[in-house]
Amino acid sequence: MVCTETYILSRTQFLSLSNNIPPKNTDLNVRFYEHGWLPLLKRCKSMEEFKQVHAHILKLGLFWDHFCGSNLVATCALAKWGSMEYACSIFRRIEEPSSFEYNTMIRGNVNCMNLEEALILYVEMLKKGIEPDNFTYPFVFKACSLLGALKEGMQIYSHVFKAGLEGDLFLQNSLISMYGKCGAIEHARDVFDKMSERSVASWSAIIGAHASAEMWHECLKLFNDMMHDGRYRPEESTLVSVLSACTHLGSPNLGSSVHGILLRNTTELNVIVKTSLIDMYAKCGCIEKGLCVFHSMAEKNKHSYTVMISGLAVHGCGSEALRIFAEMLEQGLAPDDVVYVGVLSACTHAGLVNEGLEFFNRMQFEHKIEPTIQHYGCMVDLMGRAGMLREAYELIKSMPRKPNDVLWRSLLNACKVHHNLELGEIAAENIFMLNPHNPGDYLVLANMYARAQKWVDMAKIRTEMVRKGLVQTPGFSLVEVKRRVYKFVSHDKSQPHFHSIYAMIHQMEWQLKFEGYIPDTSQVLLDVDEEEKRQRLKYHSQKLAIAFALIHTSEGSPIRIFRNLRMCNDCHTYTKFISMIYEREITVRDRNLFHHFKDGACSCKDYW
DNA sequence: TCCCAATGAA
Repeated sequence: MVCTETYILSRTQFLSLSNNIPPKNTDLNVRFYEHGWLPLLKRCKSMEEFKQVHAHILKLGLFWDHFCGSNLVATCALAKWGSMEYACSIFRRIEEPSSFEYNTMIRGNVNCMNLEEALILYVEMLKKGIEPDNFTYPFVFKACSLLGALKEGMQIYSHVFKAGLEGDLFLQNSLISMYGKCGAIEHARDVFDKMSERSVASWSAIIGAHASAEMWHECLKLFNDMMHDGRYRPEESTLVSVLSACTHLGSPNLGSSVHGILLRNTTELNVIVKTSLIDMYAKCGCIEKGLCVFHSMAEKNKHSYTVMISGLAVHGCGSEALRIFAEMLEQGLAPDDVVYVGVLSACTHAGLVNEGLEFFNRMQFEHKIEPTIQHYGCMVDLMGRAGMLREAYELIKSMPRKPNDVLWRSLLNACKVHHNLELGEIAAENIFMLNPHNPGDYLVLANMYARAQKWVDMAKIRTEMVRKGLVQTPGFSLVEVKRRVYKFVSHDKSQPHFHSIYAMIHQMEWQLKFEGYIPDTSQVLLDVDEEEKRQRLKYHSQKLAIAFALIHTSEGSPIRIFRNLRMCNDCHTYTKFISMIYEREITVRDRNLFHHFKDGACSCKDYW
């Protein structure tokens, strides 16, 4: 019971409430509402305050008012400070609970991730003969979607028809989300297509469904359809899915326009939206814009720090990433395994070897995080980069879990860079045992043999590739010029103005030679003479893309290139020279990191 | 007279 000396709500407030009794009206409903209990309940800011109000209500005998009980349950179950246990104890004292109380309890349980409990309550409802209504199903479907319980969800959908609620807009929207989350995209699509009436939420749900299915182009298409319809104003949740599509498609221009739509449609962007923006900018190569959004955030959480740190990591900004990690710790946010992947890879890409080794220890012993296979991968990269190949090999062997092919591939790559054929062979053998279908691995090994002039071994590997029917994935480079994306493959002559591009290449080469560039033919695996090898190198897709961009963009503007494969040594050196000669910043996104070429140097410090 | 749907990281 309430103790009059310690209550939190003002004394006069309580006195005035107590003075209002007995009520003028004997009707209980009027009594509960007339005396201002509802606003008082809504004003509760903590469990303490709530318990006091609850105590007063009990003392005054108001609890038996039907609406009083349901409002108590609703407040306690749904407030941030609430308690499901306490709400349940109140709920169980209501003699004849209606669908309203059940809905509230189901919703509360879904919010605290007691998903089975939510479904049990739904079943209990059915057993007691209380009819679920249009409010019940959205919560129940949400529980199913969080459980990934597609079958159960579909079964429950059949109840909807019995209740004649299949036309309800909210219900259909939740159904789309459930299908989306459970990976039943065609079902989601089917519901969406058959809707007689839609809201923004319907669009958000269907766009989100395609985002979780990683159908990025479809996401953008749907968003476009929605905007063209003209009746809907996009919401933050809609745009988060669209941003995700921009991120995965690597389109900073699209992403920026979504940013613009956000700013035009909402006053203050929430944490989730801002986090998605940072991630989008970082992954699209615009790390400065990502930092800008990050610094503009009043409220940051674990996710925000994680995307910022791993964003900086792939851009080779290691020390900046570590500074932000320190800030995260200062804020009292506990680091988890994901943020440590970012921290360790930041150390790797910036060549901060000692720091990386130290963080690997701190993670385990100070923050008690078991290293996952990703962490080991970062460490192998880190040691490999520093030339500590033996140590990396020992680390892999000492792992408590079975190493995967990705890990061995890191070692193989390190061996390639440091020309250690002996360990390279071991790494390759392990890769071939775990995954014999990746042509790139065979090529790296063949390359290493070629470099060591072991032609017989090289030929063996090539034969092996042919025998397995493995063909090298064709490499391509994408470059965006005047809002259009152009794709180049090696020796490409499909562009309408390819003559001017080839002429540009000749001009560039003349200047490159003047500056001291020597073509590195060591990675050309053809049995041809040196001159032929040089000819092969000359028209690699990245070089064509750079030439094209140099012709068609204004002087001094940055060039952004995306490629599907790692670049060869020669393209790397070549691009460094070009960035100096033409005074351009060139950003190339590789399979796993960004290379920022500027003034003749690359942010990866020549390790990739 | 109270309760609906959606969103972020390796």
